[in-house]
Amino acid sequence: MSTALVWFRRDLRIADNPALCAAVAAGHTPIPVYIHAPHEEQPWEPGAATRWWLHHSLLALAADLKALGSGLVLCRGDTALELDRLIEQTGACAVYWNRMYDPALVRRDASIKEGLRGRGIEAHSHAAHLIAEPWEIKNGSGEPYRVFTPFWRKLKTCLPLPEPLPAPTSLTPHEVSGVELDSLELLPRIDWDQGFYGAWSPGSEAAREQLDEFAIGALENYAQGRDRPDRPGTSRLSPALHFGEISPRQVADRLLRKASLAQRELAEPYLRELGWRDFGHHLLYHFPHTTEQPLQSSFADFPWAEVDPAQLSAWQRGRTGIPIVDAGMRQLWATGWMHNRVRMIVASFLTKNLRYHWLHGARWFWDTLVDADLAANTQGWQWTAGSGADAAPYFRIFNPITQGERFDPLGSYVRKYVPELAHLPAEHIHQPWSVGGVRGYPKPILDLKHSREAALAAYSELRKGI
DNA sequence: TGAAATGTTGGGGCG
DNA sequence: ACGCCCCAACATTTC
Repeated sequence: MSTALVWFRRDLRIADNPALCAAVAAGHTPIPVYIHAPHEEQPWEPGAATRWWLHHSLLALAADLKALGSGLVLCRGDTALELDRLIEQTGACAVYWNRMYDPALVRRDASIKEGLRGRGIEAHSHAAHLIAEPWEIKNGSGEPYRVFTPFWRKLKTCLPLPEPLPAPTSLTPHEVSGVELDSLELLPRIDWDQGFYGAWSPGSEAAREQLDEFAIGALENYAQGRDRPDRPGTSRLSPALHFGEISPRQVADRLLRKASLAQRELAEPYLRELGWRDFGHHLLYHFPHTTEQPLQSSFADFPWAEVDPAQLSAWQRGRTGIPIVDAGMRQLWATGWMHNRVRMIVASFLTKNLRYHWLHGARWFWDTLVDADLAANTQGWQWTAGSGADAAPYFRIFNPITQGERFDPLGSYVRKYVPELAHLPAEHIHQPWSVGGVRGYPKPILDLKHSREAALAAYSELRKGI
């Protein structure tokens, strides 16, 4: 019987895994492999929070594979060298994997594919991560989209997707061994991750349970509920989707199969968010320079403010003196995740009120989010800064007080993450200075009205230059 | 997937 | 009963 490597990357699941299924269907003995090679993702090497997630996700995948009779082989080093070593060791005649779209990985994978085929090894890459491959969606003139709404209209024509592939019922055992998970050094050396264990359960099984819970509970009121950080109104599936513990196809299938027309309509706002996820990948694939450079070249000379390390640190650690901003940044620090509405608020604060380059925010999120994803992070920050696709216009500057009062009206989100303010009543909690301030909680690090006006002035200068 | 400034309207208090 | 003013509530415009 022939042997094939199934190279796991960001598809850490056994159900609906096209590469795994294809290897099995071709009659190979599949050898599941994960190769840790963070240096190949430079300059966006996985951050500390995603490494934490990855550790636990690999643990879960290894257990799932074990239950099917096979073991996950862990390696570290140069991917191409490790694959070659494994091919020699096992006599594998083929390598199967599911695609990724980060610019550095697209280049690496293309080179690996070429190398394998050059030596007579079959190399099969599969679509598994998105609703549609980035190159499949084109506008009328054959160009990639830069505006979400028409992109989404086009993407929706792919729905409903084909049924997800079932997990193999069993796998042929193999004798290959790899390194220990601990030797990948994914977990932090100092234990800042205590808050993560209560907040998350990495792995496919937990992701499916979470999807179920979301579909039964919050989905119905998602259109409004998703904007409320004080309530469990979102799916919280972003890290599982990032690592492919669950696929968009499995999500869409759960929400749409056997759904009535009314249920389909309720699912639409959530599927639209999956559409934004695809849109981010579409942009990243077609405009790979946007990980550092603005998509809109008019932003090349934008007068970002010089960074004051104390101010940046106040933002990072949730000590800006603006309650909703601090609550969000502390939620991020404590749990590796932040509610999407609050991400927009803190990002607007950094790029517009502080007028810092969006990359300062992108890098912080990159290191602290368990769902840090190059496509989504790049797209999200450029959108906020105004330099991205379909971006927030330069004059759209969030007022964090108004946003706090509107979306955390009782103040319970702020109370949870900013305990210094917990005693304040709802009518004052978003403006603690209105009751003379609170001991131990900072005064606002900037004047919202004045910084807003300064941002408007800077952005309107840019507009003149266009 | 804004906020603030400005404009308009209509109910009610009051002389 | 009437006109005047105030101002909340809503709509429109501007950044």
